[in-house]
Amino acid sequence: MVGIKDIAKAAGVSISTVSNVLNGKKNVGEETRNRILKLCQELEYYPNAAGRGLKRGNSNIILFNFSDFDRSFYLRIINGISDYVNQTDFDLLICTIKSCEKFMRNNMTGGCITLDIGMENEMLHRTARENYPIVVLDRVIENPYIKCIVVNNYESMRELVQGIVDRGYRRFGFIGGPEKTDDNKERYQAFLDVLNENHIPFNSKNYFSGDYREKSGFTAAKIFMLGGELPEVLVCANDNMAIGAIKALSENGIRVPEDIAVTGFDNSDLAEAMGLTTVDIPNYERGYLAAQYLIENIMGKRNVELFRISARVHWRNTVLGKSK
Amino acid sequence: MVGIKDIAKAAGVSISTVSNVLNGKKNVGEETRNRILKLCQELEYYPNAAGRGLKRGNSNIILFNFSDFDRSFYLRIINGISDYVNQTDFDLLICTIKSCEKFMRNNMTGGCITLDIGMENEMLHRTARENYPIVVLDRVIENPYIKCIVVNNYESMRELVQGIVDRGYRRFGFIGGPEKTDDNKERYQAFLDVLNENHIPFNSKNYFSGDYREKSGFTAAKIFMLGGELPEVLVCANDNMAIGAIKALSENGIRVPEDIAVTGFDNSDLAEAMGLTTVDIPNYERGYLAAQYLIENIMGKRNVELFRISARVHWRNTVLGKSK
DNA sequence: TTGTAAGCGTTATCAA
DNA sequence: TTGATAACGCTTACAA
Repeated sequence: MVGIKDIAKAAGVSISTVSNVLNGKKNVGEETRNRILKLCQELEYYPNAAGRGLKRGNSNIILFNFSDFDRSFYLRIINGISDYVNQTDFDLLICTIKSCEKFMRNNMTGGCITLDIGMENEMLHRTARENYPIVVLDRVIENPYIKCIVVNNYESMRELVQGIVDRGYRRFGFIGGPEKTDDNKERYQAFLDVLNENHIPFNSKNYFSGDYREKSGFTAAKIFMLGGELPEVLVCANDNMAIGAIKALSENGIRVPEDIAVTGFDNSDLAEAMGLTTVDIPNYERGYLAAQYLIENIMGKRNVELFRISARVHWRNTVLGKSK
Repeated sequence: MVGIKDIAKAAGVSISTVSNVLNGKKNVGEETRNRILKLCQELEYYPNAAGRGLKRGNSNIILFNFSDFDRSFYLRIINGISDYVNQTDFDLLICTIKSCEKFMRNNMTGGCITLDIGMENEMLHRTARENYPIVVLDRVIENPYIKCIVVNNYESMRELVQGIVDRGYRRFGFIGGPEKTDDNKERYQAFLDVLNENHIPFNSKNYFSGDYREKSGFTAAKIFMLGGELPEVLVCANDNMAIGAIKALSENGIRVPEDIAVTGFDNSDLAEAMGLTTVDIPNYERGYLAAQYLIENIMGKRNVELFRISARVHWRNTVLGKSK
């Protein structure tokens, strides 16, 4: 491996001169600078991250953490993060929950964006600090170094459910996500509130608790089918579960939307392809925003005000129209 | 930030003793070891990666590089990689092409898996070295430190095209991927060879060169439609383009498969949902394998033999059956 | 404009 | 069983 020493030797200067060139200091002669730069290219010199990081004590790498490989919207979020990062001189690194704490604490990165059910609030509180800001998606957490970006789950689920009510549906089933997550809580609460306001009864036996994976939606639908009378509509806390439910229903000859309506949440690629009525979360945009806020906070701006992103209902054909 | 010094001070020992404990050396008294370990927990000590990396000169982090956020199969590959890595004491870090070379060269990682069109062969040759093995997916490249894992594109595309011929189709169109990629070359060559063996003429005006994105399949189909007589079947070098093509066709009232058949390659989530005939690439498995080979090579095994993974055709309903 | 030298947090060698 | 110390590659005062 070629190091700063090799460059210095080849250029016939001291290592500090090389270092000054590499760090854009202006106290180096024009000719010397060019000679050194050229040598770095030729010898393929890349500064050792450890040496540099050790000395500088900071890093311009940001971390994105996620661990759910079932949901394609993570790619869109990464796309947004990546596009923003590429406009700056920061680098992006992505990790899973297994190593996230290590990478947050060992000074390799300067801040983190996280969207991971496995990430404990307590760990975030422990880790966020003056020079390690964090951006959290889909969760609200009070901390002077943590910026939260959430989707207006409540409002958009209200809009969806009210729309379903307006279309004449009365007997509802709900397939929820992991109960501890804020987004699931908000979606479910909105669902309950709208039914309540419309004086539509909801029997909690029509609530099924899933885990946002397709399989749990599949199971939920199976169970609903065992339970005798099916609801008229299955409101699902995300698209994956809605798709699982549709598969289970169609395996049993139950047609969507003729026999039962189904809705999702996310607007995944699959939802679009299948014509699922759902709520569109602007994933690219929130990735982009998250990266922007994180980097600004790393640079010293201290902005941790809660940010709410609007999602919008997409009516497609898994719910019958007003004509019902 | 709490460092080894703080632990040493708190425990009333020297930093070398703490270091010995952290590195599992057995030359430390039982009582001292426990006391130190307990303190590390209590004080939330995490070894500084820079200091450690600087001294050790190696790393047990592996890197995965990709930059295409349009294709969900990357998540499955990551899933496979992650699952293997989690069984070891290595960590996984993911980066895009922008920073990949930096992370490969600055000693932060111990090896890399890459699946990125933007990654130049020349860069791989420059970077792979004795203590920096690389695993490359979807590309064959001769280098003593690079292991290649490829899909049997040629054989599986042959099987697909022969099957289409057997079903009675004669007038073919082909929507290709980026021309410089090996996988696209192989898929196209298989296509040509099978037609040739069956004495079926192929006019190169029925070849369209895309970029593996949905939009280019969409454009391709539009162009085919402008060209007057449509082929009987559109063989696409991947699913995304096939789906784009289907969208363009159906926008123009052309039905699949009644008016034209379409096939893809990848077996993406969408392909499954839409019933697209395609070739299933075992993505999870090749991610898992890639991680395994990489880590073995980092540990000193020098295995760079070309590995071919079998893909299988999934006949679904975008091609008419034998009855045609 | 350039060079010398201290120090970042850790590990490894050697002495106690 | 433990501790002092050099070294890893780099940046940054400060000296020349």
